[in-house]
Amino acid sequence: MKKPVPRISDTEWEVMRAVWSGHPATAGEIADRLAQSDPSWHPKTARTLIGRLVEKGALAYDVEGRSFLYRPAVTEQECIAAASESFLDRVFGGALKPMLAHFVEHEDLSPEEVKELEKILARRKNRR
Amino acid sequence: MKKPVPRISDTEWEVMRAVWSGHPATAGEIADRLAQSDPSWHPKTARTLIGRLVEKGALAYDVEGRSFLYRPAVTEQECIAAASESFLDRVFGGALKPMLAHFVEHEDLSPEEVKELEKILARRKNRR
DNA sequence: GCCGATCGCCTACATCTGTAGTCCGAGCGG
DNA sequence: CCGCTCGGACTACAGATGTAGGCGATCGGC
Repeated sequence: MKKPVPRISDTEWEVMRAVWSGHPATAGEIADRLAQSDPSWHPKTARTLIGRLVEKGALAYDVEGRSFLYRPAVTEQECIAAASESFLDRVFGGALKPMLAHFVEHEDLSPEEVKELEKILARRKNRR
Repeated sequence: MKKPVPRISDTEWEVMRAVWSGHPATAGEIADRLAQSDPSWHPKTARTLIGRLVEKGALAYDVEGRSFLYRPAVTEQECIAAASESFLDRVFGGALKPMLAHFVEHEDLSPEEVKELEKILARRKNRR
């Protein structure tokens, strides 16, 4: 019974993150959050996206009185896992290590972050 | 004069990887490589994609006699960097460490790979 | 109680994507 | 020589995406 996480497009991700960041939320609240992080968000656009996400089964809502309270229908973890999978396949042909190596080599990591990652790696070694 | 790497879609990535894996190459060769890794690739589809990639400026070609020899017009590194950036922003809101942590936690890494990553991290520490 | 601000629902529409098919000119096998 | 084949150019077409606008019911004020 694995619900296949629906495919979430770029802009839809922004909406999802707005919802995950605090729910339930009305469409207006969601639109406000989006506009806050990027003023070019038009409320109408937000609503359309919300509608599509509901259709796709990524969002659900409860009717409270006469307003709609939206909430995620899939967890952020599930979506992250799915998107990561697809990114990994697409860009690195599924090869995990080169991907991690790329990020470690080319992006900015503070020394503390490096240390934390080492810890995570160490934990992982023990686990197995 | 940074050429902005054109946006490469999912299937287009497969084509690009086929080209990066050995060029210059004729459309036929590219199609063959694709079909080899996934038999459901139709040659016509490959050609269409190649055409689009040329339009987008991701591929270029030289006319040799009467056949076309295609080659990448953008490097794999550039594309990887662009795609990674966008993935990172989209899914993790730009936060690198959580992203790396996610992959290390949830995906399969052989002990050897873990070791290599530790080495990369260590190198990185020294570098700075 | 009427008026404008909201809100959800439906509609619009240009692009981009995925997946091929058609057409035509140029060699290739007979 | 001649039809068959292969490659490139153009065409097709449905579904996803980004970005909104219009319509009708409602609710909060005045």
